[in-house]
Amino acid sequence: MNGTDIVLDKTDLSILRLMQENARMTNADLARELEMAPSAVLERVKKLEQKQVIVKYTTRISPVALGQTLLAFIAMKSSEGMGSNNTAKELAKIPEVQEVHHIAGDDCYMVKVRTADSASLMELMRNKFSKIQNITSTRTTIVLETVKEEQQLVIPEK
Amino acid sequence: MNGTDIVLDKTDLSILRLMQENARMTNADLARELEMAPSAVLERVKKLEQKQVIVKYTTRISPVALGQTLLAFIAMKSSEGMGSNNTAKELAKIPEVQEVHHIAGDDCYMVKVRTADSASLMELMRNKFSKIQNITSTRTTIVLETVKEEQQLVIPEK
DNA sequence: AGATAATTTCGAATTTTATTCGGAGTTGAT
DNA sequence: ATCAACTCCGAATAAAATTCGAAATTATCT
Repeated sequence: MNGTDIVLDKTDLSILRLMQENARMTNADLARELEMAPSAVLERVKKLEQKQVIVKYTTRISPVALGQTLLAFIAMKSSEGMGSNNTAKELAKIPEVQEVHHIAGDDCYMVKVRTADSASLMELMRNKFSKIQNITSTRTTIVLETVKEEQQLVIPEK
Repeated sequence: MNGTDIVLDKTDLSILRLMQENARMTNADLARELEMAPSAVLERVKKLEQKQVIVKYTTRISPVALGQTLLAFIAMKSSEGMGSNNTAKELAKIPEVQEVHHIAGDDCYMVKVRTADSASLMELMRNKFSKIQNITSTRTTIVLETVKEEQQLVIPEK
């Protein structure tokens, strides 16, 4: 048992389940749902934030409404030694890069990028990726249609 | 110009930028930030919700805190004809499946899955994926380390 | 088990925010 | 310039957030 262990009881999980579904749910509504006093619920929420169980409250915005219609996955090989992830950190700094994963197997990184169109993707690759050391190859896969895209966790009952 | 076109002005974009960063920001704080009356801001937010520019308010929860430490990408081939995406829809129904994209190239789908561990992934594949018609092959890539994972959009100034 | 400590919950009081709506002000099209 | 549509404001009211002392519950130690 290490000291950073986090214990979540049934009530915490219910809070997380409700908040994951609607981050703007009022504390009062939460309390009603859980049949608890608002003050008690508030305290739990604050603790979940402090413990970093709750990472962030975010608004999902329609990419289409903002004209960001191109999504791509880029499998990348890097020549940097294992153990270092500077390449990944550099990639992570680029706002259009939504995800950077170090993956098992041949390709070192799986990168997810969202831009306005293929032209802006090209521009991004030319202006940003090209500046990053150690990238030896990239294989870009364009998304034609997204059927599901969320990161809702499966929260156990208990 | 089709009727479903959405016009977003500078103020809307500011609202989206602030709300994307913190979905629980109060309307009062939003109004202060934008130097507008709360009532005016509220009206804009409601409209952004109605127009589906704002898709959802969600809470990002630490997967580690919930013991969901395995992330994998699965490239899948399907024998279903183009134009149909029933396979994708079936995949989308599975809660552990966070993303389903129809991609260009050889593999038909790119699927992102999050589970507790490799055992639960195996279980998922045996119990759920195997029931879905038309999946002819899968190639699973395990994520060793996630350096960045978000879906914050790049919101233009104007 | 019993005592003690730590944590959690409650409830009431206060501050802050959300929401409503009539009317003024703007913008844009004709 | 006129009209319509939209946006904003401000004040009033309803609702929610926050605080905090005390009670209740739970965990720990002997």
